[in-house]
Amino acid sequence: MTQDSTFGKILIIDDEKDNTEIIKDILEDVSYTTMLARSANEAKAIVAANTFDLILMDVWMPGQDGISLLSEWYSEGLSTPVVMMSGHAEPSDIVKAMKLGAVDFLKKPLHDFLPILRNIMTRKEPEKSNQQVSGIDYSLKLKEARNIFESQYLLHHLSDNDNNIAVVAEIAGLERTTLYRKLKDLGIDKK
Amino acid sequence: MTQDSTFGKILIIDDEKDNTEIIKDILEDVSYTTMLARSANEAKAIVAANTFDLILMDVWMPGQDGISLLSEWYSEGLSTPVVMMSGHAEPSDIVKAMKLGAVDFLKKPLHDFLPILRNIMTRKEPEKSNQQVSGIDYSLKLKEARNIFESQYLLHHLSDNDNNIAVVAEIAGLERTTLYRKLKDLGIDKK
DNA sequence: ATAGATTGTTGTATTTTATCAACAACTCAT
DNA sequence: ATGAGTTGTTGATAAAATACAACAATCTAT
Repeated sequence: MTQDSTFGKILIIDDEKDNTEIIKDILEDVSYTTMLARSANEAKAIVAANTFDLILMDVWMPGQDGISLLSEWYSEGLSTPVVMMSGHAEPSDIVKAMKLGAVDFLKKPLHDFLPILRNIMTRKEPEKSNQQVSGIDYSLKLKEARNIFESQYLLHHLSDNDNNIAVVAEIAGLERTTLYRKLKDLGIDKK
Repeated sequence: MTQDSTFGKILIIDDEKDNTEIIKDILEDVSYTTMLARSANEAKAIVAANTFDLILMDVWMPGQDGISLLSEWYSEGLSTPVVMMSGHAEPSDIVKAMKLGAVDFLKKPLHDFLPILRNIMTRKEPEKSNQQVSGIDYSLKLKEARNIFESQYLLHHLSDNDNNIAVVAEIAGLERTTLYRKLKDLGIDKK
């Protein structure tokens, strides 16, 4: 984003050649650097070796689908904004993608997507730094307040994931069995 | 939710009579209490005079649309979960609704919506009663989110106590020198 | 200037948290 | 019924956090 004359580096993930070529051309015409991936596996390898300012990803692809990859990336702590796209998305897919952390969802074929992407990449920075935790009980000692915080963090993820310990442990970045102990220590009855 | 034999009170906001009657019948068959509103204005009046466990609202209505009302309600601090519905929603509408705080988005005509609503109303409760901390960035791993939490906790006490380490350590229940290390680890420059 | 108090850094011991590993108990598909 | 997979518990060990202790550096009142 700071090099020569490009405004950002974008990864386009989609198996439809026509669609990706059009998007690629449009973006490169206005000086964005783009890379293409045709599958989730290809995308993973590229993201492991590169840093992008934005990822534009199709929902339906051969092999692993986009929503699943989105979940995987964000649970691994990926910070790159991801925009999902699809030609025939059900509301439930869109809701799911948004809940998983997608920053937007575009309908294919894409129209007027440039300002949207530009806006995301422009504001990406301030939005992140505004994240504030509120409602902290400052009358408590750090450890007590921290326990409340952790309880809520974990309860949130439990309720979002059908109380699935293995999944929540993955999301939280904890070893599975640690989560069992933690829930017990925090007095959280998984049910 | 605590009266006679109903499981919850639901407000249905939609101008399509057929649609609302069907939903109403289904919900009441399983002992939910429902009320209907045909417009945003009617809904506002009803919500001002009643408490609901869930609001089911159409996007397109005569007068003010559902998304706009959603925005208005949540910016006013409404805590009732709102589920949006629409027969012809664009992804952009769904994204907008989710970003404004809708808890889900259903496609009309509604199919199998009962478990979805039930799930929302079921998990709403534990979350509500524990609500003390908010604004947690759930996309982060526990450790990262915790660091943000602790930073805020400590910064708050530092600014309330003239950056006095000894005092803040006492308040936080930490050993004084531990606080020096912690501030350094959290990247907090005492000044 | 000086003594005493406070602030800040660091080594080490202790405690707490988390991982790794193993296995029992349970669930589910066949 | 059975095997595979998942869930839940627990011991041992590693890693991280915190307390205890010491001392240098700085500040403040006299």
